[in-house]
Amino acid sequence: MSKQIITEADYAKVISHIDLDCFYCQVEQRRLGISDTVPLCVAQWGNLVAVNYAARKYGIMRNESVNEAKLKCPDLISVHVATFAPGKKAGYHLKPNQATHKVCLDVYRRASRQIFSVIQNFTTEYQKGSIDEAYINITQLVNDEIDKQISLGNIEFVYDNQSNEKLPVINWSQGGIATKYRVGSSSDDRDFGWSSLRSYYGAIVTARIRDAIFSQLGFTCSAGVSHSRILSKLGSSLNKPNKQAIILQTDVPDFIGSMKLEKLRFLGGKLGKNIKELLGVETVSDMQRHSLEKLEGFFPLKTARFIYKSCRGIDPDVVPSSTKPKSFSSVKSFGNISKLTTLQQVQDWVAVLSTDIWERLMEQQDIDRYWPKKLTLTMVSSKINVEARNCSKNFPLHFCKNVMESPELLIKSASELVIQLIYNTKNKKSLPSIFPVECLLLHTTQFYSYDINHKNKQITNWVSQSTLKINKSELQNSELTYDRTESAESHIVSSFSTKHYRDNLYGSSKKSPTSKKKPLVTITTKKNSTTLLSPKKNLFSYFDALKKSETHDQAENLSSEPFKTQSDQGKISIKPHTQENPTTPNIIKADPSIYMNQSFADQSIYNLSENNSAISDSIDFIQCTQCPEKNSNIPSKDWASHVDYHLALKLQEKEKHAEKIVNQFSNIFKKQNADI
DNA sequence: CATTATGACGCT
DNA sequence: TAGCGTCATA
Repeated sequence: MSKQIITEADYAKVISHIDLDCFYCQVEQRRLGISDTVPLCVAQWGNLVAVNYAARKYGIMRNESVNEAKLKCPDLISVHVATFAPGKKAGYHLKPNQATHKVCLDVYRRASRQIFSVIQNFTTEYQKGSIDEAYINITQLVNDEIDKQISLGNIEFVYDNQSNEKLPVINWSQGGIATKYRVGSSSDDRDFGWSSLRSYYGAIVTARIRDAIFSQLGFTCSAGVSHSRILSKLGSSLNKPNKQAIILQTDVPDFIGSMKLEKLRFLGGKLGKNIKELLGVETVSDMQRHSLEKLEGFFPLKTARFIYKSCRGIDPDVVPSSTKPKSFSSVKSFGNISKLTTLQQVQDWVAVLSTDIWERLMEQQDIDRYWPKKLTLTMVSSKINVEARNCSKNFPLHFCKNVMESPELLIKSASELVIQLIYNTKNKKSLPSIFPVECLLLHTTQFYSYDINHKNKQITNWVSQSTLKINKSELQNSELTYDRTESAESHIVSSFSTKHYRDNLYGSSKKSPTSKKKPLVTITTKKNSTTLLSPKKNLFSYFDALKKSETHDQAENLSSEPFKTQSDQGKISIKPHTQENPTTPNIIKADPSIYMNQSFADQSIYNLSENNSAISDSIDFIQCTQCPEKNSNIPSKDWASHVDYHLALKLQEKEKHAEKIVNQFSNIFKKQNADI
């Protein structure tokens, strides 16, 4: 049993784990032109989310508060992440206020894309570990390299009496810095065997990839090379920053044996804790003493195998190669000071989140044409209030012309979701108050491709005939424009200084796409020339509009603002640029309220009445004035300020009706339970 | 250990 | 499938 679960093939792979060094910091350093040697950190509200290595020397760590950090190092440069601000362009604002601003991580996402794009030039077999991490299956690259070196006669062989085979000889010192860091002291400089040879060239290939990332984008990273994701991941953190590590098959037992169990990937959480408690183990080698059969007595089969293999440094699965994001989400949590107390505030913020996601979705269309089918809203509400309430609702997000034209439809969908969440709770007969709202999360998932060349009724309805006739190669070229057209150097520059179209997210996103009335007819092709297409609206027009407008519009914003941020931190004194009054905590002066007041709320986007009566009912609730909950702490004047009383009365009736139904259901449930 | 903003995936 | 939970990283 135990023998067949692990095979030679498990060791035949070569996997790199590449991890950027304090990623957010690096991005900010490059953006601001600050040297790596200057202590710098990236802050989000009061806390540090990234600390560079110069700052770590002062003992500054992630999660520390900015103030604490500055005590340790007065010269520390603290950069706050970019934010969306009411009525302003998204960017590096002076004094971002958690009550009114929203974090914007675009800059890092774009840098991340560039990094993955560099990796993709080596192989498509990589997996995104996170925004700054990649698992790369370099087996093929390594084998190719080995073949090449053999054919060049660069690899020496010796005859091994034990196995009756010719084995390759590895001279580790010949590989230079790339092959320098091996874990374990046992390894000699002279080594034999295919597994070691693969590791050797694995290290060389990995170093090439890292070099490419650095030379093309200026980012340093660390890496681990081994035959599994588990081991490579462990290796990449061994020699940070800007170095790599090799874990040879022969060194694996020693290497992970002494490790605490929770160091292993996926065992750092509850599972790891459970294992430790159930089996009374601490280290990985403790775990290795337990047979698979024993583990299966404690855990589900799959989990048991997973644990068994993990403790031996083996991946249960192959590295999937997927590059496209599978979901987009936008979150806003309101800390302790700015929890939301009115429906209007919730709707305003939901509009912000929607617009954020919409913009990112649109940006993504430039790279991959795919669109989510589902929109999920999650509200987190106070724990002191009734039972902790974290509930979510889904919504079908139809791909259609309108939803691409402006964020309005998305906003509207999301705001309907708010209403559903608040009023259509299914399993509670009396509706607990959702207020105050601590956190809002909007999530899009279930992407499907809408490749123009593929038949899809909705798409073909929308895209004009002439657009459909675009020749295929042109389309494919245009797909690549985002990451491939420009030389790497100009690329990073454009990314940081000009690619910033998300102006006035709060204020004018509504007009930016639609008010540009002139029909845009160009798509950018690979060679940076433009090709004329049908004058009708097509998929790409929107982006061309953006690309054109951003160049002169944005340059001043992203390139100059950051330095103000810097000065804000007390480094250089520059006059405090006229700041929007940090708006009062609870009132969002955000313009998305435009959306809310436009009363597009009373039109139904989708024809839902046929197949989803619950939703269509809820649409009526949108302008509800009165919170039906008894324990609601919503000031009634807040409600009264923007409601229609007539509708409210009607809605109250519906509310009661709905409650009845819920009660009926719960009675049925009770009966059923009684029967059982 | 926390916080906040993300993302992937698994279970039922 | 909807909805929730787990694990991860900056």
